[in-house]
Amino acid sequence: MQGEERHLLPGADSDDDEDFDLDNTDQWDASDWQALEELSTTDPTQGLQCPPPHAGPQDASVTASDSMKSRLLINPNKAGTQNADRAKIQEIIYEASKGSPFFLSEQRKDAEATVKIAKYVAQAKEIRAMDLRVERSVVHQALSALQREAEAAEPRTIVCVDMDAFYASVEELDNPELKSKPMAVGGIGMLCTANYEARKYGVRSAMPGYIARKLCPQLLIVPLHFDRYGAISAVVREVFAIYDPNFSAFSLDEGLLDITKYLADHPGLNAEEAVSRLREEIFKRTGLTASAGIAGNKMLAKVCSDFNKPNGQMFLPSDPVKVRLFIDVLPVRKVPGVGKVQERVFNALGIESCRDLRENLPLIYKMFSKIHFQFCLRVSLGVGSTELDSSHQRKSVGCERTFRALSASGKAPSPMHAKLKEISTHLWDDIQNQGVKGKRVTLKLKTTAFRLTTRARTLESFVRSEEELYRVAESILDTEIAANPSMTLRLMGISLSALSSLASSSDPASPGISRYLKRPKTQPKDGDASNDDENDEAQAGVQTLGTTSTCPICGKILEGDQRAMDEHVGRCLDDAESPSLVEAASTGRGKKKAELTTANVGKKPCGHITTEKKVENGGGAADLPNLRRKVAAAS
Amino acid sequence: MQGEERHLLPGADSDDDEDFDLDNTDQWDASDWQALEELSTTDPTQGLQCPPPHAGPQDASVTASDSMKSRLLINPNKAGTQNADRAKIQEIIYEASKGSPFFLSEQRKDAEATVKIAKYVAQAKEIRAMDLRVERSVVHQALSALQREAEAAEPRTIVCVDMDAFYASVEELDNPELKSKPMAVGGIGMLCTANYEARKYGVRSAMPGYIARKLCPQLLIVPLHFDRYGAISAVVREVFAIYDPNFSAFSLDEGLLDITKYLADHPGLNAEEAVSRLREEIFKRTGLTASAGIAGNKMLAKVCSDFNKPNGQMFLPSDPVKVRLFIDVLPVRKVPGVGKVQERVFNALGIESCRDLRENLPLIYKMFSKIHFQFCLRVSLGVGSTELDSSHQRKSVGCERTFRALSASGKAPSPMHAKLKEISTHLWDDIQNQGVKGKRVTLKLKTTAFRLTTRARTLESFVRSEEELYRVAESILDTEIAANPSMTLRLMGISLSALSSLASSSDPASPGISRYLKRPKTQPKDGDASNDDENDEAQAGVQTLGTTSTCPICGKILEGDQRAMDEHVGRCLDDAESPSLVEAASTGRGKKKAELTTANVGKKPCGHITTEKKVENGGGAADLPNLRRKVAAAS
DNA sequence: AGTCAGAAA
DNA sequence: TACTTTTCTGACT
DNA sequence: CTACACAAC
DNA sequence: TACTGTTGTGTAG
Ligand SMILES: Nc1ncnc2c1ncn2[C@H]1C[C@H](O)[C@@H](COP(=O)(O)OP(=O)(O)OP(=O)(O)O)O1
Ligand SMILES: Nc1ncnc2c1ncn2[C@H]1C[C@H](O)[C@@H](COP(=O)(O)OP(=O)(O)OP(=O)(O)O)O1
Ligand SMILES: [Mg+2]
Ligand SMILES: [Mg+2]
Ligand SMILES: [Mg+2]
Ligand SMILES: [Mg+2]
Repeated sequence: MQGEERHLLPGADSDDDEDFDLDNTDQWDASDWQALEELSTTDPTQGLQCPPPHAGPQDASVTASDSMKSRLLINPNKAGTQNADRAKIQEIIYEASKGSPFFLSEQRKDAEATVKIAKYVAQAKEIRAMDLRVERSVVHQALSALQREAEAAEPRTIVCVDMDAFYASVEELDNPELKSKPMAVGGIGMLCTANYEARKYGVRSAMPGYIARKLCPQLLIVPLHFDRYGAISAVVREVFAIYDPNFSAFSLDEGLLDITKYLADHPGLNAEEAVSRLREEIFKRTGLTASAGIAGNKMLAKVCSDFNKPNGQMFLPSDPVKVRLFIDVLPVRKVPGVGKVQERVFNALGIESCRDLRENLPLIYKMFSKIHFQFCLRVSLGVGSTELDSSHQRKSVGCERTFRALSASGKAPSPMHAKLKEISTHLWDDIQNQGVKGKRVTLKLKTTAFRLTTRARTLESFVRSEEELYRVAESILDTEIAANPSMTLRLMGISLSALSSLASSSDPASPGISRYLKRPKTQPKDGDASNDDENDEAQAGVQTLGTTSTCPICGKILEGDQRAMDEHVGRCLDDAESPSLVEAASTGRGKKKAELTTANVGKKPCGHITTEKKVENGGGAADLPNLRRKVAAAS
Repeated sequence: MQGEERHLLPGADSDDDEDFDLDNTDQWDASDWQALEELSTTDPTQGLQCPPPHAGPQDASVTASDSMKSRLLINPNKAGTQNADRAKIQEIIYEASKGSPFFLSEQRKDAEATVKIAKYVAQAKEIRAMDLRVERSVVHQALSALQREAEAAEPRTIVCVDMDAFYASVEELDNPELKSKPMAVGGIGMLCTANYEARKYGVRSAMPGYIARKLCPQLLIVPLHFDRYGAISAVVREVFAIYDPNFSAFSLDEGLLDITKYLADHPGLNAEEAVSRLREEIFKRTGLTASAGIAGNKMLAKVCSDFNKPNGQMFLPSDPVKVRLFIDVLPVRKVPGVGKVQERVFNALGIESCRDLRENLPLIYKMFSKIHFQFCLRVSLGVGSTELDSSHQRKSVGCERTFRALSASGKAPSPMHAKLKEISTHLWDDIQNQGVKGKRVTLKLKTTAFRLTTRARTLESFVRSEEELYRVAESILDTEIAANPSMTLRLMGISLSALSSLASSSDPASPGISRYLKRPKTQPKDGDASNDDENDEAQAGVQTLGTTSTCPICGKILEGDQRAMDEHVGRCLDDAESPSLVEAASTGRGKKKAELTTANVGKKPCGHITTEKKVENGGGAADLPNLRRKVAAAS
């Protein structure tokens, strides 16, 4: 078995220059994505690519094992390998995984997705056969309105800076011998990232170390050093702050900056030069390289930051024509928020590029949710938010651990309970350090078959102690054990949410009849509209918009009687916007469910887009386990 | 105390003719609602009225005791008394109720409503100060589209027939001595209805008997005889079936018929004559009088059926002008679905009539939910559904009992548990008779302070036995007792839902991790799109609409390229409809919450409209306790 | 899904 | 002595 | 609210 | 031997 392992040789032995050099700088100019990425590649160690564009709708012709292979190759849009190698890599991973509980679990998910996607396809076929002129018209108007809106907004220069192979580069810094060798950071069970040398072999983030070793037997696996990453990240952020004191830290190795003001303050400097210097400054201070994307909004900047990785940057001017050319050939999977599942759904519908997206907007309008449609609308025009909100409230703190299979033996003093207690203790530590309070305790379980469950309990008051935290979690666990005594687990996790700042004004509901019996509040009070208790938000509910006398659509000043105004606004409305879709006007309270669910593939949908996550500017980041504990990947 | 009771004398001793006579027949023709109802009254025993139209927004000037009085007068839109008497009646009721736990409870609700309504008013003020031209335009277009749609639909003649003082009339039938005396049906604790003689004194449905006696000391209170009402209802329905074999039974004493076909089949007959004969036939067969409304849709027919009650009928021709005149002066409270709370909300917003409703549609659009807006849209145009679906699936079966205060004493063998067991036994009987199966058990509790709670538990399988039913209910009860040991109850109820026919194809979710571990289904299956399991509904999700080549808005036949069509449809769209509001196009999956909740008066809204309830055609009805048990009102 | 208010006969 | 019973919808969480 | 799938680093 | 940990969003019940 082991002796038979095939592994890939890197295509060419390229030299890694240790010195910082402003290579890989590019500006957008041309036609096809694939071709473009290859063109813009000036360093042979690179080779960004994406799945080859297909001719038409996929997934009908995709076999089960095909989709499994691409499912197992978790990060298909990441950098590192030539297309020719992909098949070989996939094959190796597939063979190495085949038969494992993980594989079986993936296979099951895949099968479910396949069924649901088939339904989507069938429904899309029917919808496409329908008369979609109304939908096309609505879409047309929504597009115009959005475009107008986007053009009206003052242009900003947004930069996304992302460190190259961050953890790996930090490890190389601390142990330069690693530099020239294929190396990954993490454990034999799971890698967090790999240096570019290793990526040539197909080694990727979120790949188990032992699989990576099949692809690259020489691979060095270095354990994690969170404190180092945090320390270096802090240095990098100092540099960010020079260019935009209000920058938004997206993760330890990534920042979003609005350098509009910086550029205005430094007249002789253009965006590309500024960002080059920024990256150079990072290199000077840390010895690490970063890549960057420069564009008119966050989404485009983010996509661009990947374009000339590593140690490169890309500038996409805000010129609508260039944006359009860029977006048109951009594979949907590159768009942040479109993951592997949603990519499959889109592909099955014949949607590969963002142009396809735009051309299929009427279909999307009918098949998916409003939010989904609006997402696609914006993406297909290359429109995105430029807001970098520094403030952000954390919504949850959690801790979870994977361990060797445990079954529910006996009652309280079992290994499982001991493990839960460990987790609880650790989490409580984090809670203390974060200084948060929360009312909802969620227990997460993963069976040895990789089935995930969560069970939550919302308390009437904030969790006060580690003991209470554990007691609640244990109680939930015991309930689950009672419901399934034969259950064997590979992971448990506890998370605390309904946090103080969020749950403060209006308490999260808690069960029990008691609260209905003893109600201190609400004595007669007559017609007094004073906001005595709770819900200050209600006050802010009505935005006191300035009562302008201009048409809210075309901006012209309006005069005359209502009749005339109605005429004008109506006409404007026609070619400007479909109000409920572009949110000019808005419904009051929420609508529960669509009355006519056109697309329905079962109780749960298959795939959806995920809009931008609000991120914390300061403290903890997604990729930094709380308290920098040596949690390490499963070793 | 008792000696001091004031009571009202009837305004005039009118003769109740025992013979059937087609008096009280009227056709709509004129201006103001109040005036009209008085005009159309030909029988002195009548006096339908509604609250006098106010000049402007109410509720700001309404005192707490004012709103309490009207709250206590539960059925203010029902027939029986002159306006002059109202104040006296209210006063008596108020005095009789004052200080009771019930009164206190109503007072609390009233206070809460007052606060919330004040917020609505404040928000309405802000919204009205805003620039609403866009909203007005949207509303305008929605109105046109709806009107067009309504005019395009083939006209139908819908009749609503409702028996006069039904239970009371049946009792009079069985005991003619009662006829000339003020009499009510029910118990001293609660009356179900009263004859018209009693109504002169202010006695109403849903009024406690002992309060009714304060209004009318001579009042005779007759116990309920459900089997009689059911038997007579069956006879009445036979008559309905003659005129429309597909009629929809709304309750024991009420039916909705579509006599379009009947009229076509009987050329010499007009609608009014036909309905007269129908009512005469009912009288011949039962000896009871009925009233009827004839109009172009269910909503209007229902309103009309009340217009010339008792023993009268009213015809509202489908002529849009006449409909408009009728609707314009119709108080919103008359509209089925607008209850006393929503009336208060509307009134506070300055909305009294349906015309006010129409004129405030932009406000309603911004303040309330989409469904609420659409409801108002339709009502304000007098548009309504004409569908009489014979089929209907029951969604729940329940049983509840009020009793003398019980507190949670000790454990299992307590009086409370005994009472619950009784209820469970009774309910199980009903379940058996109805032949239904259900998975969700809901326990309902009412404290002696009239606070309502429900606690539900959804099981993994259908409830199999009375024992199981009780076990579940008891378990829920015990949980609640544990949470509040000092709780004292005045009512308990059990209800079973998630019924077989509804829950069959896709099982209601049930807790426990077990079901995630053992999943028999979903083996690979490759790309096979066959609908092996569940969700046949998904198949029906896409309606295969005929691919017509006509403009879906103006109906014109469209030719030429997409460009031209887009132009045309866009223009049509402008003055035809706001698509997402009139549902021409529709979003796929539901939208969770409005992104901008303009109107928000707290966690819970205050009041909302309630759209037409789907009713059962055959078996049990809302006003007939299951199995015709002598449940009787609290005696 | 569960809870509560509102609605109707 | 002392304010129902049954069913269903809408909105929130 | 609860549960789960999806997404990102 | 044997596929992570943390956070947040979208959808449905
Ligand atoms: N799936 C994951 N699980 C845990 N940690 C991760 C995961 N993916 C990434 N990380 C950590 C390690 C990475 O070095 C760091 C930054 O991620 P990311 O920027 O996406 O990749 P990278 O910096 O390693 O390579 P590059 O940016 O050059 O593609 O976050
Ligand atoms: N609140 C109630 N609780 C219990 N039963 C009721 C209630 N209201 C009405 N019923 C029963 C008794 C009624 O006779 C029967 C039909 O109701 P409904 O048609 O509204 O009134 P009614 O037939 O008694 O008088 P009328 O129709 O002449 O106004 O339903
Ligand atoms: Mg990076
Ligand atoms: Mg990153
Ligand atoms: Mg009646
Ligand atoms: Mg009735």
